[in-house]
Amino acid sequence: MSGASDDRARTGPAGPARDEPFYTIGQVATLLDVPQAQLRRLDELEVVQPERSTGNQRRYSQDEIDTLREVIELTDEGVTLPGVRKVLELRRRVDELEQQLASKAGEAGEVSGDRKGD
DNA sequence: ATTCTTACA
DNA sequence: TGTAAGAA
Repeated sequence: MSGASDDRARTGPAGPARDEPFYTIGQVATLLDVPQAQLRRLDELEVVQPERSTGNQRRYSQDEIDTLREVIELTDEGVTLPGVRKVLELRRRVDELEQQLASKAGEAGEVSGDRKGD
């Protein structure tokens, strides 16, 4: 029941460690050292779309910050936004396939009725 | 005060 | 890409 995910973003270092702390666009911009306009543009270009909350304000999760770092690095190296979009898409694809492989791995050799000492 | 959208240079 | 006006 502690749904503090739409009111305030984490402010200081001595804050309660929630599951997913959210940050305002200003904090992200300062943290990553990029203009807020660029973050808004990334949102418009479907590269990284943060959640919206009270007043239609963007709320970036730690996960988005992580993605943002990668995106900024790629764009900084000359990758176009559409290109970055593709990279992120592939990244998600890889993540999904890895999960599937993990499921299969756990499925093989570990049945409910583990009968090894037959 | 901070952020949001739209528009312009 | 960076900045401005006007609203929330």
